[in-house]
Order: sequence, then C-alpha cells, then structure tokens
Amino acid sequence: MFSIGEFSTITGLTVKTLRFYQEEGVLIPSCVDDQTGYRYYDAGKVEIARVIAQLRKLEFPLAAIAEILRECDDDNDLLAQLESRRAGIADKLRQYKETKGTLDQIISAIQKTRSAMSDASLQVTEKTLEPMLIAGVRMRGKYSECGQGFRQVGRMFGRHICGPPMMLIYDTEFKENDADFEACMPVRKGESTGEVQVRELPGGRCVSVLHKGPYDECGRSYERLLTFIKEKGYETTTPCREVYIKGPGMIFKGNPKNYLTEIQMMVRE
Amino acid sequence: MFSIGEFSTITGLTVKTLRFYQEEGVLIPSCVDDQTGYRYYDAGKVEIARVIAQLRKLEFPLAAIAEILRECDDDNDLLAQLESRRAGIADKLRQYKETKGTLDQIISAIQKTRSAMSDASLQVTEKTLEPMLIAGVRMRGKYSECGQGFRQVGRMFGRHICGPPMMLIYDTEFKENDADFEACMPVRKGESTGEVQVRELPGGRCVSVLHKGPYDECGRSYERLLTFIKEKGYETTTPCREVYIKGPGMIFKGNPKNYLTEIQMMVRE
DNA sequence: TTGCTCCTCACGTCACGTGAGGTGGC
DNA sequence: TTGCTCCTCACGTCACGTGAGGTGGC
Repeated sequence: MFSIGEFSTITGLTVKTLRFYQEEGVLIPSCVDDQTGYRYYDAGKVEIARVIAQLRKLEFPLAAIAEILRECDDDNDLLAQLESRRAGIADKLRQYKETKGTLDQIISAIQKTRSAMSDASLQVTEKTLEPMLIAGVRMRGKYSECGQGFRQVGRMFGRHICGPPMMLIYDTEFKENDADFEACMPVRKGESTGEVQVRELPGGRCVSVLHKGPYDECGRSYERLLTFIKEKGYETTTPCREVYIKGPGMIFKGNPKNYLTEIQMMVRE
Repeated sequence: MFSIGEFSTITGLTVKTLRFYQEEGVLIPSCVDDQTGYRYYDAGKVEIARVIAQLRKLEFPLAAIAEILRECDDDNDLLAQLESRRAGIADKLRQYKETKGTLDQIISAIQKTRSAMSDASLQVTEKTLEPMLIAGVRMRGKYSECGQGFRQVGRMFGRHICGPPMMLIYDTEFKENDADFEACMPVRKGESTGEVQVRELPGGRCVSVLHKGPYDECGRSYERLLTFIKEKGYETTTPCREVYIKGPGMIFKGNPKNYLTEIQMMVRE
C-alpha cells in the first residue's frame, strides 16, 4: 500500500490531482483511514492510473474516462470512442492551421509595410517596373468600392498573394460615380475563376510618387506627378496604378494620416 | 444608437457576451439609461467589436485584448503580440499533431487485430512467409523482458511500424533466465541506430499455429506444433518466431484469455 | 392582457491549482 | 520543538452560457 505522496511519485500525477480524481470517481483509493483520512493505494491502482493518464493525454474528458473504466477492459472496446476523439482532434488541427495561416499573413503584411515605410522618399521618381502576375476584378462604380474587390480576390487567392493591393484606373479623368477600375493583388500563381481574372501586368518605364495621408487627399500628389510629367514632356498610358503600401490593417484601421500610397503612371519610352 | 439586441445582430456577438465584455471593460456601451439600465451602443462601437472578435478568433485572452484596445490603433503596434500568439498556436499545432499520430496508431493497431482475429483458425498450418524489413534489438535475459525491447523499437521507429510485434527466439530449448532472443517489429523503412538494427528477415516455408490465451500457456501450442513437425519429418531452423497478433493493448492490458499469438517455425524445404 | 426586449443575480462549465489553517507521528 | 506528510474547505481560472425572476413600454 502506498501513501498518496508515494503514489503520486509512482504515477506522475500530483497529489491534488489524485484527490480530485477520487472526488470525480475515476480513481478511488484502495482504502481510507477513517481516523486520519489518509488515502492508501495498492499496486493494482498503478495500472488504472496509467490508463487514466493515457486517456487524458488523448484529451478524453474525465466523465468519459470514468465510464470507460467502468465498462471497458480491452482496447478493442474503445474503437468507436477513439475514432470520435480522432475526429475531434482533427477538427482542432484544421482550426489551428487556419488561424496560424491568418496570423502568418497578418504578420508578413506588417513586415512588408514596415520595410516599405523605412525607405520611403516622397520625391517624384522615375523607375522601371518588372512585369508581374496579378489577380483582379474589373469594376465600375465609386473608387471607394474597391475594397469589396480586394476582399473578393483575397477570399479566392488568400495563400498566393505576394504583395500589397493595387487599383488600376482606366479613366483619364477623375470620376465620382461611374469610374472604371480594377481591384487587384500580385499573386504567385493561380487560375482565372468567374469574375477574378489572373493575368500578367506588363512592366515598363514609370513615374511615381509616394502619397502619405488619407486617400481623399491624393489630389495633391497627382498634381505633383502630372506637373513633373508635363515638364519632362512625357506621354502617359492607362491604366494608372495606385499601390496601397500601407492602408487599413487586417485588425486596426490605423490612422489615415499614416497611410502610404504609391501612385504610378506608365510613360512611353 | 443601437439597443443591445440590435448591436448583437450587427456584430454577431451574443447579448450575454456583450454584457460580459462590458463587465470585463473591453467594450463599454456608449451610454446606459440609468432608469432602465438599458445599454446603448453607437456606430463607432461596431468597429471596436469587430477588432475584439478578430482578436478572439486569434485566441487572444480578453485581458490582453483590453490592453491592446487601450494602447494600440495600428496593426503595426501589434507585431510582437501577434508573433508570440503565432508561437503559441504553433505549439498547440505540434501537440495536436502528436496526439493525432498516437490515435492513428492505436486505432490502426486495433483494426489490424480485429481482422486477424476474425479469420483465425487454431489448426496447425503450413505456409510460405515473404521476406520483411524489421527493426529489432537482440537481448539476453527473461522472455518477459521482451516488452522493454518493443518499447525501445517503438520509440525510435514509431511512425514506420507496419505490423504486430514479434519475438525471434534463438535458443532451441526453453530458457528461463539467460534466453537469447530479439524483440522486433516490421517497419516500412529505417536505418539501424545504436542497439536497434534494421534488416531484412528472410521469408521461406514455415509451420505455424495460433495460440489463444496467456503467454505462460504457450507450451501447449508448442507441443502441438512440434508433434506435427515430427510426424511430417521436417527439419527446423532458428530463430523460431512468436507474432503477438493480439497482446496487451496500448491503453488496456486486456484479458490474457483473449491474447492471440502466432508461433512460427521455419522448416527446410 | 400578451409578447417582446431588456435587466440583474447566482450558478455552472472543466480539470485541476492555490492557499489558508489544521492534524498526527517521528 | 521542528519538520514532514497528510487532511479539508473555499476560492480562482477562462470566457462565456443557463436559467430564474423581474421590469417597462407598446
């Protein structure tokens, strides 16, 4: 016969746990001294404790364990319960994989934003863009409705997105209601499905400027950009591109004063 | 301003949850009627509720959320917390993968046992065994110590085990203390490491019998087997094999009366 | 009056852990 | 006496859910 402390050492279960198991009726001491209340366990209980510990590792609830101990004495009797347990675990696995995926995306988005912010110059610059694969939805309406397009692309290509969202603007003037634009995101790969088209966005020479602040103040940056283009005598082609380097985050909207948008106009060489 | 019921419909949080969030200080109603105690939420609270729901999905504890809401207003501020959350989730993922692995093994062991039991004939039979890859430990001592060998192999080759454990007996007589035997399991693949050797166990012609019952009654089955072999005039070779088709399970020991062991003796052709 | 929405308060969930205060035998 | 092991009892954890009993306005 072992005292509760000795039995705890043998089984690796804490004394508190052993007392609790008695209360729950899963592991009853072999005898209890009615003078002192001391619990004593005999050698046979070690095996039962092992079974309980095993089942707890598999996350069986204590009530289920109590029932199993009453009714089963062979692994074979447990098949159904084990299978339902497995299904439960598989469910949790799926769930955690999903949340980890979301976390990965949020984190990498933040990191990309950070590095982009750190080397941001607000000067008008000329550069050459590489062609890139994009997934996009062509839309008509208000520019502010672009977010719906981003959500649509996000839902379909979640894992394959590899850069910040962009709006391609096909009008050559500002339109309030019937604007013609495309909500798109760079992707690593993917197939067109329904409204979302996957295609290569051509590269080329462009003039760009970083706009810092809320979207409705973009006009100022367009002015600087167009002034520069006129001075140089360049000829532009549509679509014009707005790259949302830092906009509302996935969790917080953030302060629009800190939004960062790159406006790119393609020019003929 | 929305009543708690309306706000619940908008945000997808239950009324009970909203009241609880107030108590915890994470989402305070915009005003509370001091006559009726009715809570009212304005449109700005919708955004906060969204943030809370998002963070809860990522399994942030409420206390952490309360702090985040007090101190952050940009995803960027959250990077460190998100990363530690990701580490936590990754941990749980690992854990669940492991338990799922264990469950898979237990379940497939039970299923194999079942099918083996269902077509078990207790007659002495002759058959041809295919060669198989095994991982085993050669041991000296009592046959009953074989279990330690199985555990050793199990720890090292867990995932690659593809059949029931076997004992190879190199003695030609029963030895109580200084027996020479090998605890081994069929594996799909693997490399020898330390005491555990991986090698091919040759196939060939054999005479076998199924023994039902506790191990210490194997003598009876050996008797039948050897009688048969003598009658036929066969010549046997070592090692003799005991295949533990059904023995103690991974959870319950089960009743030894139902143990099923196949005894195989290889014969020269 | 009935039905509806809202309220508070107390308790339950799950598997223990914490901590206070006390006992019995060496 | 001190130190050790054991005991009981009450409360805490975490994010809510359940349910009883009641209110106020249409």
